[in-house]
Amino acid sequence: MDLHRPPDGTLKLPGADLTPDFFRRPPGVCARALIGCIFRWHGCEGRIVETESYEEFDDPACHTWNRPAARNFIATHDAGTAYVYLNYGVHWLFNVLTKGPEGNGFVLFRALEPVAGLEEMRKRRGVSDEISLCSGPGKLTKALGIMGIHHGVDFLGGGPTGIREGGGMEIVTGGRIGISRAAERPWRFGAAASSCLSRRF
DNA sequence: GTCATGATTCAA
DNA sequence: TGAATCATGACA
Repeated sequence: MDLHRPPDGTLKLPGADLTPDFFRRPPGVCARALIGCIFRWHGCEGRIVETESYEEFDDPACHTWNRPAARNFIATHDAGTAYVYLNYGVHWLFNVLTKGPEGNGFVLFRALEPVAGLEEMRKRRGVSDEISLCSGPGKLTKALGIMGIHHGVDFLGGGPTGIREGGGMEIVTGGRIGISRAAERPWRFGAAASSCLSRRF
């Protein structure tokens, strides 16, 4: 299994922090480009290995399809803002707002490969296995301590939160998971070699 | 594989 | 008031 980091976990890849401009592109473009980037959140870091994109219009699986609040969120927030919500009354899911001239939408973070702060993640998750620490959209929010209070937060300002540019990983695509409408659209993106995916492609 | 879990949003 | 929901862990 290749976790794309040395065994001691100390590797710090060079790269600048993403800015809101990164998210002024369509959600599908952003979702693909985020694979391999490092998500940093208050002392914990993980490499993004799985995402899904949701389009503001003509996408029955997007919250904007039947939630006025989601449409209002897009209207009142800038690109790069965190869109966090509770799913099934149990799990927080973390999305990033994409907003630009070619269309708006969201990117759902579905899985990370733990890079730093693993002990903190283990404490919050209650499991020790590194592979399964962040191998799902609900797991990664629990591991990082992401909750409803982070909804609407601009987290790209540098400092304790942000996303460092990465890439260079072989990417695979597939249908979105866990939805009943428009699931066949190939808007799920993953790092082909990762062992931390929520499901195999 | 099945199943219990259980908050929020929104329409009726 | 109720239906729907971008999931997980436990158990068989």
